[in-house]
Amino acid sequence: MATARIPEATVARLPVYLRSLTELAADGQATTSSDILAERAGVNAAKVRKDLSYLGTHGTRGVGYDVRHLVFEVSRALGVANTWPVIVCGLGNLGRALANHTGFTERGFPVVAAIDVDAELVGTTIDGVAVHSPDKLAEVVAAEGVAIGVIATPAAAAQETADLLVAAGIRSILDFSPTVVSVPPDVEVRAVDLSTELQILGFHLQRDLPPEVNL
Amino acid sequence: MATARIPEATVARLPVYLRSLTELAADGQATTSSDILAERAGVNAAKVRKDLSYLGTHGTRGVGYDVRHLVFEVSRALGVANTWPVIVCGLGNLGRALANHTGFTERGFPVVAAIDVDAELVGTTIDGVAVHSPDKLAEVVAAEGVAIGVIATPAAAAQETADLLVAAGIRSILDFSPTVVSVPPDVEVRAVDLSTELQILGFHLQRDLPPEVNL
DNA sequence: GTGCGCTTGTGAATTCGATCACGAGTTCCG
DNA sequence: CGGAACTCGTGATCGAATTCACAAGCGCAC
Ligand SMILES: NC(=O)c1ccc[n+]([C@@H]2O[C@H](COP(=O)([O-])OP(=O)(O)OC[C@H]3O[C@@H](n4cnc5c(N)ncnc54)[C@H](O)[C@@H]3O)[C@@H](O)[C@H]2O)c1
Ligand SMILES: NC(=O)c1ccc[n+]([C@@H]2O[C@H](COP(=O)([O-])OP(=O)(O)OC[C@H]3O[C@@H](n4cnc5c(N)ncnc54)[C@H](O)[C@@H]3O)[C@@H](O)[C@H]2O)c1
Repeated sequence: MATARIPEATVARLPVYLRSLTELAADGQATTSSDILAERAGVNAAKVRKDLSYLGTHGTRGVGYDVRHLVFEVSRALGVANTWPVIVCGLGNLGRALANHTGFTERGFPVVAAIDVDAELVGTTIDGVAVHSPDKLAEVVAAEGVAIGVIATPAAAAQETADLLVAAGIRSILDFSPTVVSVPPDVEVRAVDLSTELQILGFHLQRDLPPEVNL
Repeated sequence: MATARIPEATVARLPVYLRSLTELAADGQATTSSDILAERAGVNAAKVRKDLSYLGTHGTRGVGYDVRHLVFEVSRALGVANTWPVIVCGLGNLGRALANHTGFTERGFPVVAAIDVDAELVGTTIDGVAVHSPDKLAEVVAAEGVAIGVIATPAAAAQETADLLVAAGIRSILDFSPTVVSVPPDVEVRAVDLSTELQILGFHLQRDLPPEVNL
């Protein structure tokens, strides 16, 4: 019964498949094929089949996959039945956008609390999210059963915020600050670095149009 | 003089190295080592050396790298001397946060314009960014020399926005919507999908704590 | 100038992921 | 029932990225 190890690269694609499948189900499609899924997910069909094969999923040869069943399988693999409460750290421009976003709650990641150093904010409720002082973090995490911490503080405060989250028992962190935070090995950090993304795009732009002479 | 092809994985790390190097320079460090850079960038030292070797960079054996020189080399490889104007499409919660963010301009990615369908917004200026109607996109892109388009519209409008951007001549897109947009092969899309990031964290949380029995 | 400790640069080995290619199962039709 | 059309599952192959491991270069001390 033990699901074999699912490769990281596959895990990263499962949410995309799940979205496509949900859309197909909403469209009333009862079955689908690796070709159709590949098209929707922007990958190639062989990859879809291999990915799904890691789930121990069984499509039907000559027919395709049953959409409802596949939704179930992928959901189970991702554990989307679970709800993982989120705390947002730093309610600036970005933090507010995140706190306000309804899409996360729909997917099982409700923002249940926030922290900020700004004395004006502490004690208030923004978009339905109560703002606490950072020194209350551990308390809030325990009370709300927070599983994931989001860092949306300025870069200078990112490491200390990560330390607080770790101390509070959080083992999953989504970091938006343009820094590399260090945490114990049993804590997973995913960094979403928008400047880096832009710089990668910039690199390719420069590469594709190289008729300039450099200094 | 032709710089050899730099692997994608390396390109993605260069911005992180550049940040670390800039910090080191600010700290007054004249030289550094692959060990120190590795520590700061959160990777291992062999990877740092291999990455830098693709730049044709020459550190000094027994000594390390000259920080100023390395800043120069990495900057040149990334083309950070260039400025790539950005347009933000969709000025909702996320779009406003992006438009307001100063960090991008500092790194050579000024937000020079925005588009939105909301008639209330069109014609106004938000955080110094003029908001235009989507049908003015091509015009604005040409006038401002926009190089990169950011999609921060609702998912339902993402594809049509991408089409508009492509039609306007944009070849680099950063997409925040939870969708896969399709574009011609010569256009690069980088998707930043926050829900997917959370779902990946959720997957690992579930995997690390598996004492439950499933349906 | 000789030796020692330090650090780079890089071939080689390894791991991981993507892709290919095809055997096998399914449906349908005549 | 036979064959054609379709689609999955997967071993095999290919390629990219990571990691290893060490020779070679550098600087300092004596
Ligand atoms: N706004 C964007 O579009 C954007 C884009 C890319 C990256 N980022 C990064 O995201 C982070 C947040 O950006 P922002 O624009 O929201 O910044 P911001 O300055 O608007 O907000 C930062 C918030 O964090 C709070 N804060 C400061 N120190 C704190 C601490 N120790 N603990 C808790 N809260 C603290 C501040 O009071 C403020 O409310 C930054 O690291 C920024 O570089 C933002
Ligand atoms: N807010 C977040 O924290 C967050 C997090 C993750 C993902 N996202 C995604 O980012 C996107 C934007 O999120 P948001 O919270 O800012 O949404 P939002 O609803 O606040 O804003 C969307 C904006 O886009 C505009 N718009 C709609 N159709 C348009 C079109 N065709 N052309 C141009 N503009 C158009 C709307 O007028 C509105 O101003 C969504 O796809 C959302 O799923 C947002």
